[in-house]
Amino acid sequence: MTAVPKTEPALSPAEAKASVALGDLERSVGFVMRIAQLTAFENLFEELGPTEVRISEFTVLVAIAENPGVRQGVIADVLKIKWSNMTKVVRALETRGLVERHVPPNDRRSVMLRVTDGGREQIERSATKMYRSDRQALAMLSDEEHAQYLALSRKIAGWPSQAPEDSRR
Amino acid sequence: MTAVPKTEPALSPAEAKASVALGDLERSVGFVMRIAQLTAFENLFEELGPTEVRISEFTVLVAIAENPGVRQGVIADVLKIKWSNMTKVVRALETRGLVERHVPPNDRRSVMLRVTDGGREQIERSATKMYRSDRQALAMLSDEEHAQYLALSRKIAGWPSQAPEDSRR
DNA sequence: TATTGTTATACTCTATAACTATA
DNA sequence: TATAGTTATAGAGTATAACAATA
Repeated sequence: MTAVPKTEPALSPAEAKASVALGDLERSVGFVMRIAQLTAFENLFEELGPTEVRISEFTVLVAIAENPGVRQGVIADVLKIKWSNMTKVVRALETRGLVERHVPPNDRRSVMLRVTDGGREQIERSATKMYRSDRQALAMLSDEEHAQYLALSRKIAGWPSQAPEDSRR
Repeated sequence: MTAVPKTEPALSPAEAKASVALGDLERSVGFVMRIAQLTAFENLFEELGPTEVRISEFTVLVAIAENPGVRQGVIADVLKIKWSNMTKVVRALETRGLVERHVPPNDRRSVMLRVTDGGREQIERSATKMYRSDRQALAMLSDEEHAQYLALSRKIAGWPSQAPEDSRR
């Protein structure tokens, strides 16, 4: 740890913050969602050090691992990443030896993806932190509320109401 | 257009997307939240044209309007915006004549903010689109689910469980 | 002609550190 | 010394268009 330069006060007076009204914004789901996200996951970024994969890279890695040989564009669509940006993410993962690209002979436009053994190991290393952070972020919710929130989020995302079986043990 | 028969009945794009499994990611609230947000509000950005204020600017504008004379740093903290970035947002709003900055004589380090008449008019113009988008984005939820989702999001954000009274009479 | 992916580029958002001036 | 705000800068993330290769 190095010395931490001071740019902001540790805590501004709680009373000042609490007395701030936000009017109709407080009933805007879009806005409250954003604040909830920032509040819940503001620690995750720094928790996974510079050696780890980034959150966006982790999701791509898991998606490939769960669908060996999947086309690059399909993963991009599911994760709502533009193809032009997906190229860079995949190349970054390939450079680090975490995924392999393969052009199938029957459609040589496309790129099929697989995770390497190193990629699988990286998923193992990161998954613990990722999902622990997820649980911590929602510690203020009961198990029922947690499940409710997940179900409603899935509904908004346009996904089937029921998530697949839990593989974590 | 008439449908052109495919020579190779591979997976249709929709089928390909639906068949993609995401494993433990599907139960990660952090991840599902993100997809939900992208799905629900992907149209909002383009819906408010280039002439309007951006979403981030709108929230700052409303927060100032609801708390006339509030210090700049307090607004930044509540909205989870870094002070260094808040400076730019406020200056952009000031340049367009939407807010006024005032340095109080009793503490000449600080900056007090107020919205101008033009700022209030801008809020009126944007609010309709903002909140309509909010309702449309959650059209797949019942009123009860909507309220539930808002309440749970507030809880995660660390806000009082009950939103203040509606200011519109 | 349509699809798949790449390149180049620009712009927003965010994060960090050093700085001024006031208290 | 601490607080309020500013400046400068770098990075991630995202958006668009033009492009090549293949179907």
